[in-house]
Amino acid sequence: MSHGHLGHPDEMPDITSRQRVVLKFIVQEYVHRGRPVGSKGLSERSAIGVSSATIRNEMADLEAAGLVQALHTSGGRIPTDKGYRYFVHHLLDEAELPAVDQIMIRHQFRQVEVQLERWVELAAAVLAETAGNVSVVTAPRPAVPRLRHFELIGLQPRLALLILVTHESLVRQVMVHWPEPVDQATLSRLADVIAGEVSGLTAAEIAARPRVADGTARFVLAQVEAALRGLETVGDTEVRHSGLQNMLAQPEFGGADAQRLLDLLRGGAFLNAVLPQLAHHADVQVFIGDENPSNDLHRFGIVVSTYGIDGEVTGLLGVVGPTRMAYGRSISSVRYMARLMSDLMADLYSA
Amino acid sequence: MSHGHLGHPDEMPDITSRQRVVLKFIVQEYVHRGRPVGSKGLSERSAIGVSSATIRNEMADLEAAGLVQALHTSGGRIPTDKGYRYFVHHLLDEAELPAVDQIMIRHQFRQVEVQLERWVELAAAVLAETAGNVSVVTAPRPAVPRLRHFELIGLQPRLALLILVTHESLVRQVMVHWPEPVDQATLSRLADVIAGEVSGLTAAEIAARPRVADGTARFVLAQVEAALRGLETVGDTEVRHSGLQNMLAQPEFGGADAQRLLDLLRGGAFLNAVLPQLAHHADVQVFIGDENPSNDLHRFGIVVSTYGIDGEVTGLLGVVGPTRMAYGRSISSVRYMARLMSDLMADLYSA
DNA sequence: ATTAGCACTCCGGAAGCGAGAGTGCTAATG
DNA sequence: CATTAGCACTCTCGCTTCCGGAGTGCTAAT
Repeated sequence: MSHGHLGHPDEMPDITSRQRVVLKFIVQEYVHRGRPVGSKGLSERSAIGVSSATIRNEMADLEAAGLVQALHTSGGRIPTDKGYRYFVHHLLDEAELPAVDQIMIRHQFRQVEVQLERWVELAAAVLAETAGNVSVVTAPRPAVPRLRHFELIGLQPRLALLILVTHESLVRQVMVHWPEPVDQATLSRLADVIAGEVSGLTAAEIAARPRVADGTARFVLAQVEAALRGLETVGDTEVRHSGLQNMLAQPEFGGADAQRLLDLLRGGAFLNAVLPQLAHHADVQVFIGDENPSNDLHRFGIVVSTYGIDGEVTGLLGVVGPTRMAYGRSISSVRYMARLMSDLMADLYSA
Repeated sequence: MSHGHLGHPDEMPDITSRQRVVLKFIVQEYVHRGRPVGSKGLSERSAIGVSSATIRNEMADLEAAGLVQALHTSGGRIPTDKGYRYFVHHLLDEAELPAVDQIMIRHQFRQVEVQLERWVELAAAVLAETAGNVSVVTAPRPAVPRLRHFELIGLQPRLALLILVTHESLVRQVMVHWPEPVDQATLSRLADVIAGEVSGLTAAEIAARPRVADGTARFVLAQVEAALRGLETVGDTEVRHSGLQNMLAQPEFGGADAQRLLDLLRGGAFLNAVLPQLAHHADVQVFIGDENPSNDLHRFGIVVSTYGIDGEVTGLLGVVGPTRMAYGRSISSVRYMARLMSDLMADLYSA
C-alpha cells in the first residue's frame, strides 16, 4: 500500500487506521460529488459502522493534522492539498485500467494511421477521455538526435525543402533559401555526398567536423546542423492538449481558471514549469495544488509520466485537472498510456 | 459603402438615413459595452442631437423592421441577426488593418522558421490576437495534388518511412509496413524507378496506370497513391484554432457555449458545416447567427475567407465569435491575413 | 416633426427568512 | 475509556420581497 514513488517523500502525519478510512472516504466522496462531506452523511453512507459523533471526533483530529479543512463553520470538510497527498500516497488502491478500456484504447490505436504525430494526437484524446480531464502530451524527443538520412528537394531555383530523418525515426522538414540558384541535379549530388559523411552524427559532431571547402556544401551542412539542433532543444516543443471540455464542465472551474490553464499550455510555460520538477524515475508522478512549481498552477492537480525509451527518446504525457480530481483513475490512465506509447516507440526504434 | 460581397444578397429593409445612424450606434455600442442600449443613453452619448423621445420612435421603427429587438419590456434594444447583417452590409466603414498591426504581423512572420506548418500556426495565433476572438485556420490543400517527389527510408527490415512532396510543396509522411523484409538498397532502387514513372501525376492518374509486374513495386505504388489521395480529401483536414481565452473572457459565453464550439472544432464538424456554404469568390464572407448552416452555430458569428492560389492550393482562415462581435475589426484582420498567407503561398509555389 | 411629461414595466441587487446540514460540547452508557 | 445520544448554535443556500434605476409607449404641447 505504500507508494513512495508517486510524489514527494515528505513524512506524513501519524493517524489511526480508522482516521485513514475516514479520510479516504472524505476524499472519494468529495471528488465524486463535489460537495463538502459532513459527519452524518459519512456515517450513514460509508460502511464504517460508527455514529456521526465519533466521526466528528475523528474529523477534528484530521483537521488538526492538516489533512482536511472546514470551509465554513458548518458545511462539512474537504481535503486539503496535504490530505490529497496522503490519500495518493497511502490510501489509493491502484487498480489497473479496466480491461474494457484497455481493449478500446488498443483498438483505436490500431485504427489510426501509423504515424508519430497521429499517435501523439490520439494519445491526448484518449487520455482526456479516460481520465475525464485535460490531457497533455508532448511528442517524443531524442536525448541527442542522430541523423539517419536527409534529402534535398528543389522547389524553386533558390528554394529547397530539407527533410531530415533521425535515427529515432523523427522527421523534420525545413525550407532553405539559397544565396544563389541551385538546380536539382546539384542538390541530389550534394545530398548524396554530404549524407554519406554525416549520417549517424549528432548536431554537435557535425559542427565539430573539419570545414569543407565547397561553399554550397558548407551552407547545407550548417542548415542540417541547425535543424538537427532544433530537435534537441526542448524549448519549442509543442504541447498537445485535449479535453478542455471536461474542465469547462466542472462548475468550480469557470472561465478564469480555464483561461489561465490555456495561457500556460500555450507558449511552453507549462513545460518549463513542470519539466524541471520531473524526477527521472520512470513511474507516474503526482503534483497536487501548492506542490506545483508555478503559482499559476496552485489550484490544479497534475498527474504526469515520461514515456519512450530511456536515454533515447522521451516524451511527456499526463493530465491536468482541479485539485479535486479522481487521482486513482488518472494515475491508471497515465500509467497505461505511458506504457502503451513506450511500446509503440520501442516497436519503431529498436529492431 | 455597399458591400454586397460580404454576405447574402437578401434585400434589406428600407430605412431612413437617421435610422441608419441609430442602428449603427446601437450595434457599435452593444458590441462595445455588451449591454442593451436605451434611448436616453443613446441620445446623450451619440452626437446625433435629438432627444430620447425621437430616438424611441426611430427605435420602434427599427424594431418593426426586424433590425433590433427588446429582450424585456424595459431594458434597451439589441441588434437582431438581421440588424448585424444590415450593419455589416451598409454601415461598416471598412478600414484597413492599422499600419501598426500590419507591421507587427509581418515582423512576426519574418521571425518564424520558413515552414508551412509554422505559418498556419502563427496565422491562427495572430488572427486570434488582432481580432480578439477565436481564430480558425486550415492548412492549404491543393485542389488536386500532383506528386513531385517521394522517398523511402527504411527504419526496420519490415518498416519504412514514405515521404512524399507534392508539386505544391506540401509534405506528407506515412509509415509503411512491408509484408516481407526489404533492405534499404532495394528501397532506394524502388523509389528511383517508381518516382521516375509517376512523378507529376495525381492519385487518380497513378491508379489508372497499367499494373506493374513486381509485387513490391505495386505495393509501394498503392501506398503512394493512398497517401496522395489522403491529401485530396478535405475530410480529415485539421483545423487549427487559437484564442479560446478571448471567448472565455466574454461573460455571456459561459462553459456551455465554449464547450459546444470546442466540440465543433474537434472532429471536423466545423469544416463540414462551413465549407459547403463558402462561395468561390475570393473575398471575406460573413455568417451571422441563424444564417449559419449548423444549428450548433446559431449563436456565433463567423468571418471567413479562403486563401492561397486560385485553382491550385487553397486554405481557409477566419474567426469565430459571439454574434455580438466586432465585425469591422474581424473583417479587416481576416482580409489582411488572407492576403498575407496568399502572398506567402505564391512565394512558395510559383517561381 | 419633435419633444417634454407621465404612468407603467421590468431587471438586478439588497435584505430578510426559514429549512437543512453540520458542528462542538456535555453527559450518559457499555 | 471509547462511544454515542442529545442539544444549542452556526452557517449556507435557496426562496421571497422589496425598492431604485433605466427604459418604454403614449399623449399633449410646441
